[in-house]
Amino acid sequence: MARRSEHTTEELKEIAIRAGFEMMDEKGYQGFSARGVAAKMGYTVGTIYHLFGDLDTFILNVNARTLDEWYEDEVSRAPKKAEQLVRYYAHSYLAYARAHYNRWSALFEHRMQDDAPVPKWYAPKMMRMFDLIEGAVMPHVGDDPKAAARLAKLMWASVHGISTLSLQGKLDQTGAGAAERMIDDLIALAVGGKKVFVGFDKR
Amino acid sequence: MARRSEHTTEELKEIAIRAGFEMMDEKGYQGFSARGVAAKMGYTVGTIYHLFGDLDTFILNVNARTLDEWYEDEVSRAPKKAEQLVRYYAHSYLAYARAHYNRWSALFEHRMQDDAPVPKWYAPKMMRMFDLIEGAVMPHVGDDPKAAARLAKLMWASVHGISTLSLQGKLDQTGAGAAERMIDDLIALAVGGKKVFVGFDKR
DNA sequence: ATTGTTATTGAACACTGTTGAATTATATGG
DNA sequence: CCATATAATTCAACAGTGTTCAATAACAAT
Repeated sequence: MARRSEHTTEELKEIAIRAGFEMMDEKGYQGFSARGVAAKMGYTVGTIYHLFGDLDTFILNVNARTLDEWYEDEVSRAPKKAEQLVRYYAHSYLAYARAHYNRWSALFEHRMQDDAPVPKWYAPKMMRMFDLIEGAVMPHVGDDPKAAARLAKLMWASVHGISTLSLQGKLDQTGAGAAERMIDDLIALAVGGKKVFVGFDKR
Repeated sequence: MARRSEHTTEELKEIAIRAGFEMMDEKGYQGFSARGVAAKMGYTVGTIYHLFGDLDTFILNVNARTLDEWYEDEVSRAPKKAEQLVRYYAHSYLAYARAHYNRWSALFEHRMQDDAPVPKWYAPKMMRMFDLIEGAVMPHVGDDPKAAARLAKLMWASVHGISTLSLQGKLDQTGAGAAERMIDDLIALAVGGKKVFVGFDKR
């Protein structure tokens, strides 16, 4: 068969990404397959390859959708008060990872085949998250931009590690809210300004 | 064909794990396959299923080998001086991940199918790493065991996050040693006892 | 020797990703 | 208005994957 011309190429890409996004949400990265997505949108595998060239590119587009949705979420719900921003972003990261585990973890489970480099349009979608945290951290480092960039990445990476290991059950933590408490500890250390763990209070 | 009886079952398991370990090192988690390992050891796929029941169990055994090797490595090379222990373990984590990226990342890329729980013999091999750090951290928290456990996990998770994102190139960091500097910053915050990022020195 | 046990294989099944040739609907040009 | 070119879509095929299981053959026990 051939051209249905029910949709333009751009519309089809959108449909494919949408279907892929939903499938990622439902089945997770492991259950994600080109044939599955194609079936979901009422087409065949070949169409996806025709639209995106290769599977890596398609998955990157699906993950980019997640990053866009996530970024939008962070920005729109950020509080106005500057003092609470750091705490908000840190906990918001964990909250999003928890609430949308499948599509969040897909961001980090995906690997380019043959260790091919990530295309240039994708990387910024990950990196711009730093800008948010940089801004939030700024008042805590005496408005030093270099210090802010450095601390922002440190906090981002640390929160990421806490979230990853915690949600994978690799932290041997008991009770709900353990990961949240770890993040609070981190914030206290990085930005709290007082010694937290020497003679610390048993909360 | 049938029983060659060149090796006992235990010997065969050892051979399989060894072959799997090497294959993981060479090809990475993505390039790891049951047939590949079987071929490498001069047998067929069925033998691996006969030995381990299912592929998850086999991979866990291979990863357990990594954890054993890693743990041994950490313990044997740890310095005597207590003051340097925290710094040693933190940097040692990153160093191992860098030097043996394939088998290290396999520890975290592997997911149980159907989200089946990890068998009870496996989890401790991951958890005992905490004990090392707990001990190293202890003098820094006034010998409070609860505080030590809490800080140890925080540092472990944070260093894990730094290593993961850094080695995956998701941190937008320029220049060699950037990840190492992040770890130094973390140590300074957690255990250094002074404010690091307010008026911090541009090293 | 005969029987039983079990290690090992091989073939089959249902899936992957990936490629390319065959179709056919539409756009273009005469 | 018909002929031709373009390109969207499908289908079939290939080489892999994990997984299961009957058939085989080597050994142990009686």
